[in-house]
Amino acid sequence: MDKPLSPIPIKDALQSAALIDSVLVQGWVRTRRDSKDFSFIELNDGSCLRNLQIITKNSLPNYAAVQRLSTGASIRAVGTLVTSQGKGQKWELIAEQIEIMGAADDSYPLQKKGHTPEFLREIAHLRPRSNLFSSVFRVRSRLAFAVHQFFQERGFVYVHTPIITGSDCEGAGELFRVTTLDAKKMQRRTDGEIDYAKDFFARPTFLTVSGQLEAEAFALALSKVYTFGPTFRAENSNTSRHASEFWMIEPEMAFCDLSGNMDLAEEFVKYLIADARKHSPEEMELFARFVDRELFARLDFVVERPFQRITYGNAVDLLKKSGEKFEFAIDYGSNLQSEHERWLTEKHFNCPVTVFNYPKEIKPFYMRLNDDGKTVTAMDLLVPGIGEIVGGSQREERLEVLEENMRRHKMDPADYKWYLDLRRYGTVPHSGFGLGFERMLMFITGVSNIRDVIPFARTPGSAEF
RNA sequence: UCCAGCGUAGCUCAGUGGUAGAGCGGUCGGCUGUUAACCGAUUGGUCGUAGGUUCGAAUCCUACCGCUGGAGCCA
Repeated sequence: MDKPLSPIPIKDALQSAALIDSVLVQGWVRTRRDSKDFSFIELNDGSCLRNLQIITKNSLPNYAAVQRLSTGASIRAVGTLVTSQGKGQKWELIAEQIEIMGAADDSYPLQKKGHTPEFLREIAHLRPRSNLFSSVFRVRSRLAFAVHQFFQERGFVYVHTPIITGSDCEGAGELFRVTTLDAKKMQRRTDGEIDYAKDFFARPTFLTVSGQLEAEAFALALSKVYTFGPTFRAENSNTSRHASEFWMIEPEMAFCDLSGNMDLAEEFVKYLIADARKHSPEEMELFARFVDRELFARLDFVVERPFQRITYGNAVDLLKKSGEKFEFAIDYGSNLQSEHERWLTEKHFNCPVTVFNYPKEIKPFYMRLNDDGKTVTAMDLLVPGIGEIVGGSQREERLEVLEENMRRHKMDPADYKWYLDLRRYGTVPHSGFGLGFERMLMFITGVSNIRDVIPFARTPGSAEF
């Protein structure tokens, strides 16, 4: 008896070095064309962008059933991998046996013609079977790997910061509440407030909006750490760049100032772009052809050149002198508007720009106060087409200054004892930033809506699937 | 959440007050080592939903829902 064949990925079949006598592949039919005495099946198993062409001769016992195969059906095929007689592919499979596993009738929504991303988003369970989305999600996987590789190569320790958090202090932003209390019969205290002492954690809890504070604790022990995990924001943001659930990467480094922080962010962004170019060439080619024709020019430009660095104050001066007519006036002391950021990165410098040293009034309490007493060591990395992709800072390591910052932000230092302990015992200068994983993926693939780089996106009013 | 635009066949769209259309897809037939195949025929509709105006509404008005672009919040 012959041993049962083990299946090989279509990717391996297409990269075969030589003819293979007997091989098993399995996947989903992308399209089928009839010829006189046989039928061509294009089979895809998601292992790569390309399909394997299968020749099914009319001598096969189930040829009539094969001829009824349509886009979306799943099959297993056994045959000989041979050099293709046709143009367009090196290898093809001459089938000896086709096992039809699951048919797909003519209501299957994916056609071999191109579909808009908006339509495919409505069938999020089927869109990974399209060229665009299978490519996006292969690159997403590879990019996640590259994130770990980048930090592991540099001696960073991966820290799993909590997803359920008790602190709602991590900066502005609405949080998702985590509770096991029954909304219908919620116990209230005599003052009418909800009694969270009766809740699961005996206190109010939320889904995390950032792992930074916890990462700081670990950086002040393991020196260089990073987090990489899901993050939740309950903001009612309806834009192509915001999701309610997204993944964020947050490195945190002890003994590191803002300059070192900016260096790392720049190196990191360049590393990820270079990794995608190197390890996902077919997918990147698809994005450059069908998503964004300027993609390669922009990515290569970013990798090759140093990023611009400019203080907030100088950026404001530049904007004022630009002669550009902005909808919103540029004013020292207020946040840069999207149009201002876009002018800096897309028009003036035409490359990624790191803006740093912002007025303390518009930044969170944990950022380190500069010697001028007016600005803090914040930095935002802006990229063309996306806007802010990294936000970070050197953290305030001086206990008294940090406590003063908290009071200025109307926070009670007593509520943050553990965080202040980090300054009380062996404090050191330290820095870190947050990089939006999906925004990076958008920049690298050219895909312009964040919902299209997340397998099943959660946005306000939308949590189907 | 705010501003603007859009919502018509499975998909992409045309139709702007008077009988619901095209291309693609699907189906059937033909041809063919084809590859977004080709040729012919055919199929296909609660015009987003609910009200209203009108003799008559896909078309005009109102509300709601959804999508797109922009803004705010940010990653």
